[in-house]
Amino acid sequence: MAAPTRTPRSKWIDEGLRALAAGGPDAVRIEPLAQALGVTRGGFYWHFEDRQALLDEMLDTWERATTEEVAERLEREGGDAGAKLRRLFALASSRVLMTDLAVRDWARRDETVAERLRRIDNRRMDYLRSLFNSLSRDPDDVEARSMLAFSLLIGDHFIASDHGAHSRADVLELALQRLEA
Amino acid sequence: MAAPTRTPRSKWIDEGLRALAAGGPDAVRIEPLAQALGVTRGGFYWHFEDRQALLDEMLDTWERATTEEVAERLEREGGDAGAKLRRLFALASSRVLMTDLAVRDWARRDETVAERLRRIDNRRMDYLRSLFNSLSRDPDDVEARSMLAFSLLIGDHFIASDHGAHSRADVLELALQRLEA
DNA sequence: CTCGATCCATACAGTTGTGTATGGATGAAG
DNA sequence: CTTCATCCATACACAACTGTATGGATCGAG
Repeated sequence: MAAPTRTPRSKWIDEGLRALAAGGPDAVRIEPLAQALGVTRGGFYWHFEDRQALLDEMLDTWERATTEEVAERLEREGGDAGAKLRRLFALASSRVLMTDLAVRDWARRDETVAERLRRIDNRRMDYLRSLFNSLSRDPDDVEARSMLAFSLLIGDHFIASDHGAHSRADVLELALQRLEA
Repeated sequence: MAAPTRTPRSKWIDEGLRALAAGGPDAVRIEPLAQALGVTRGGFYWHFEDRQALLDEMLDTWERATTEEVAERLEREGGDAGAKLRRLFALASSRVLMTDLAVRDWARRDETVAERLRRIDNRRMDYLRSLFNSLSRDPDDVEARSMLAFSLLIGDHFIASDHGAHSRADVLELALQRLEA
């Protein structure tokens, strides 16, 4: 049919997500993206209607990646609830999470983003509830522990404090032990 | 000496903090700020060297407000650790916290902001440790509870999930009870 | 080899912001 | 009433980005 796709949609989306993770939604600009990809904006407007269209597709892509990938990766290796919980925290330094934090802040000022995030966070909480259900039979307790665990995951990356003699990893482990008990 | 100050530094800083809370650091632009204050940028560059100078002074102001004001307000009314903890969460809808969240995201991509936040978060954690010290004598346990409580405060505003039969306030109360036990 | 789909470069118009320079306007102090 | 510090408006130069229009370039299919 035609020439091979040198810079397909996926590349723009990928680079967009990288920019989002690094500098927030305002850092997703077409011109710098094109420069990073070694092209001009010429091709961008062939793929996308405008900047907003890219942002939308970025969120679509991220939504799929963050729900399917993560949940699968946690379940595949098995283990008990505690093992899975710790694996969840170990995944936390990947770019997926950096994007996650950026989207989380973005959602505070964009209602359509907030709605996406609500969908995803509900799935995440469901997963956490399923883990804590194996540790407790009191639904109130399960809800409290799930919220605390999720908060800890977020707090780990938004809280900048030191912990004296402890390392951050120590504190996380202590907190997790407290949530399992 | 001179004419009365119609738009003093403090007004620019105030409006800047409002913009920061609403749209992040990239939303702090001189031109819209001037428009919001009903003037042109003429006066701005009399008060400030440039945009960065405003951002710096905004952070100075916020740093003073968020440490002195909050801690004072929590201690003034007395009560036990649980009461103070709950008062801390009740304060959470104010603009001080909205600014706090914006700065928290900002710190992820600006090292000088990150350093400021570290100073402040250390004072916050110290305060939380002092509260939990009245509930537990194990330093590890105090550290874990403090981190969990701080995370919960952040998570409350960054997590978008629903909670079925429970309201968010319910879940927070359940979680707090779990941290006190 | 031709054709057509796919992708890119370039030029242009328009918007929004920064920072500088300069000339007032205003009102309290003297 | 003059003076002077304070504050603001305006104009300018410049930069970065968006979106549109248009003319290729490239390569597989036929």
